[in-house]
Amino acid sequence: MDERLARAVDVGLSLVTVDLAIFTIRNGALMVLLIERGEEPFQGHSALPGGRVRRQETLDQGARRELLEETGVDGSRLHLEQLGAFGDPGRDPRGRVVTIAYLALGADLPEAVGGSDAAHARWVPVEELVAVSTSLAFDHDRILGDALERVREKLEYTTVATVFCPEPFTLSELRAVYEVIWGRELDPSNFRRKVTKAEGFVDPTGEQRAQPAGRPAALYRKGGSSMLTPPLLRSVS
Amino acid sequence: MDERLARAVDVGLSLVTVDLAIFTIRNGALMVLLIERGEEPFQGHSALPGGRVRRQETLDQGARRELLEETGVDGSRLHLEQLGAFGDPGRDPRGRVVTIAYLALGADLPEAVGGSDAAHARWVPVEELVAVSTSLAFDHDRILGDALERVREKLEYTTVATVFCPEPFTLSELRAVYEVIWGRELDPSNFRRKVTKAEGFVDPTGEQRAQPAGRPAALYRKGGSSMLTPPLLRSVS
DNA sequence: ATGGTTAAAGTCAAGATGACCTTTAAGGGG
DNA sequence: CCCCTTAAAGGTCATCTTGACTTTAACCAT
Repeated sequence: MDERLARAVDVGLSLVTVDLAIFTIRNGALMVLLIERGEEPFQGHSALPGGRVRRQETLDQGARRELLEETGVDGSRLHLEQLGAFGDPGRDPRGRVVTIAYLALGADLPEAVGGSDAAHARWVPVEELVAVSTSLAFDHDRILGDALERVREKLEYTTVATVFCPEPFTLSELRAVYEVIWGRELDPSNFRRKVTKAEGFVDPTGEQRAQPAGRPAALYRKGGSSMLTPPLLRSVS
Repeated sequence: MDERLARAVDVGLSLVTVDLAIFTIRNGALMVLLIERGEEPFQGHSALPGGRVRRQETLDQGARRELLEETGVDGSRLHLEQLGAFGDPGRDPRGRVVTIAYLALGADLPEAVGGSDAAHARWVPVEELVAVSTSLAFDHDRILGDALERVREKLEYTTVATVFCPEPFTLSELRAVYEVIWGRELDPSNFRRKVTKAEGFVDPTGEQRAQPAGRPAALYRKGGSSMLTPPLLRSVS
């Protein structure tokens, strides 16, 4: 394979892959799905899941297929978007490999990730990775960093936070999504005002849910809008 | 070449190119650089400039090289960012070609675009293209549409509008950038207040410039910040 | 000087935001 | 049963931002 790849590269061809930064929230922490590589290069290192793009599938389809293979999630109740292309010549020691990175966000993604490649897949707290300035395989540190920044800013301008919450959800649960991903606390009262007044962010179900302690919380579902105007900025104070 | 490409695709390889949506403002209109294709496929059609990524260059370097070849601009005083990857299987009739689209923004880009491939390059008003729901080669309509939307939203959250203005510039010139790209008029007074109060958007030079008519305008340069907080939203009213 | 033109600065009401407080509705312990 | 704790839900208020609009400033041509 390496030889064929090398020959192909001479005429300007590249291997094209997709890699996925799949985020979910478990146990109050932002988790990313990592696999352990079973073969060279970077054998034994952690990496983002991914694989080759097949001949007659779109890049998005390739990403969805890999997502299904790695997590068993069909991707209907899940946000998937392209993050960007990464193709530095040295990023893969085997030769020229350009990867299209995707960002996937979902609620309650399964723990036991089956599938062939994913035998050693596991959820890892993102905080744990950035703390040790981790070294994932290839340039996956950089992809993960870009993905994290993308998620953080998407919470500002879009209503995508709702995909992290299994429906129906309470406003406290939604607020916890922001707090975990931004790493700072938000004022519960102001958050409620902002979310309920923003057109199409959440729809009330009319139901309530008893809490472990305190007043029962009203339940909501994801609303119809994807954009959040005006935005909910993390910058201040 | 087609035969070799077809064989390569069988083993999962693709041709990787970069395509550029290069915008500038000329004569009060937003212009994009298009070339006329000299060979099949899509011979005679207009297309975004671009070309193959070379063996040992990064994607960004490839984009900068193509930019230089097509426009003669060295890219120092110019904004360049990746837009995304486009790789639908049918997008190029020759076979699997994945392109990494880039967005380039600059002031005063030259009219006479020299270079080999660019013999038939020309600036085309974007308005003219969207009016006729243009048909560019490949999927370049979609790339151009995505690029245009990206520029419009970048004006909201970043200070990138300044790259369209040759320095030093007046606030009216900067406002004209917003007005041309968003296709709506802005209140001059409110725009001034917003821009001058935003930290690091523009730096006053202390100089003035006489106008064709009316009071002389103060001159500014691009400031140190790239982000604009709070944003300048186009949505309202 | 006078009026036209554009830049620059000011006014004001409406809306959004951050900080903080009060009320409501549950469960649990005495 | 009453009171305490807890968290949701709702309210207050000063500050900031925004949009619409008005006023003043500086230059030119006549």
